[in-house]
Amino acid sequence: MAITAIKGFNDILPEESGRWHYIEQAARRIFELNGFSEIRVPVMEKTELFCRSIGDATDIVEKEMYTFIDKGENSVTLRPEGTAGVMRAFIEHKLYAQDPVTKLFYMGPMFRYERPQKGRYRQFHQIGAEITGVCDPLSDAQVLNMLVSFFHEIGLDEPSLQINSLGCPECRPAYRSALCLFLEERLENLCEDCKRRFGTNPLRTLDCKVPGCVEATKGAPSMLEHLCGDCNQHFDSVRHYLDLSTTPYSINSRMVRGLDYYTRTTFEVVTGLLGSQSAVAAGGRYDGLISQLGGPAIPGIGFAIGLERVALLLGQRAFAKVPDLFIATMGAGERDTAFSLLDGLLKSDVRVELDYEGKSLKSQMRRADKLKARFSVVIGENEVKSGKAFFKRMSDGSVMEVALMVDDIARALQVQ
RNA sequence: GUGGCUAUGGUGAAGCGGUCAACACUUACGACUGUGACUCGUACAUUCGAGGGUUCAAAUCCCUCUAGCCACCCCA
Repeated sequence: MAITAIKGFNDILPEESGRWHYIEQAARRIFELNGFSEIRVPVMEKTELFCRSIGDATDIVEKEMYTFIDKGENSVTLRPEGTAGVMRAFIEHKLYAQDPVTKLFYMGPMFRYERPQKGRYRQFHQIGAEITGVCDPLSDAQVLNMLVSFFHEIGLDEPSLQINSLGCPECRPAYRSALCLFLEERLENLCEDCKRRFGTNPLRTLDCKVPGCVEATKGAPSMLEHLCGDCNQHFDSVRHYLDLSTTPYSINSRMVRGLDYYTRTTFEVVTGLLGSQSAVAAGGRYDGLISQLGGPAIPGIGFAIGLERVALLLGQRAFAKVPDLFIATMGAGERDTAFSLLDGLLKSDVRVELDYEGKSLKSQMRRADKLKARFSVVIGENEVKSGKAFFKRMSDGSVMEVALMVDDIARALQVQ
């Protein structure tokens, strides 16, 4: 039996990679426009980093991490998300000392041991962005606008933005007890999962899809009504700025996040087109994270985009690059000329293809067609002798005579 | 971790106990001796996810395993 890839680890084949480049380039363009710089951090970190940031009791840390002991007896973990590593680097290199505001983005593979399904894999890719050093709601709004711009840039209008506020360590505990009080009275009406959630993560009962639970939690207290003065003002202000920039959004007071470090503003970009994987991007504010990791008390906000899910939404659009010119040769005698042209044209940024195996002219022309070359040219004894050749535009079959000189050819192809 | 479904060539698929395992696309070569697309011809699975079993006979029936997909949980 041939060796296959690990479950949930996928190959991105040449036919798909064009779509990935398209997404990545759009993100780079939009993020750099907003003043973000790329940071590249390792795919593996000390296990403790994730326990302390994401939270020991979360599902991610409890059962989804690729954790193992390396040969030096250290517990290491393949990163399940990007923010923790970026903040570790931020603290370790004291980036906050160079500039009070830091805007970073990253892209790369993340790893979570889950059962694969549509839009969910064990190795998956995220593009994320983080602003640290600002707690002004204006930065929340800029981050949200940037995220929406990204989706606009790649031509996706369907996914929509939902926002919420999770409050802060001041007001969340009070809300949590209020919610628990409410749920306790209706515990009998909740599904088995929600009864369990009541003990582990009561907020989760709010986005349960079981009809009985939806019914039972109607009228449950909302976090938004329990925000403290500062949090309330912050959230109002975020909405104010979003309204100013006419970014469409809706408020989802039942939205819950799976990572412990989130505070105040949280958000998701959701789609109805990916089955149960509705979130294509998500994030939030994490004002306590940096100090929790041993850094100074600096606030932050960021998001991550799920690349596989975005790629799925983009569908089968063709992103492949096509050759400008296909050079066909009559026989071995012309291969020197063809190769020199290939070499010269490539150095002039013209995308050229030629036949490598001395096949029949018929085969070569078929290949030119299949590769969707814009132009083709046949080089035989006559052309080598005269120094001129007929260049054929493949779309309509029209031909033009051009000297077999790199500059002349490059110019002729550009004019079209 | 739990459930459901599916496994036939590079791809999409017919076949439902008995001749060389349809067909379409792809690929290769040719009809057309210096020009693609359309057309036509030829070739391409000793083999039906793997391993056992039933039978004179298995891709077709039974068992085990493995993989994939989808859903739950959770998440990007």
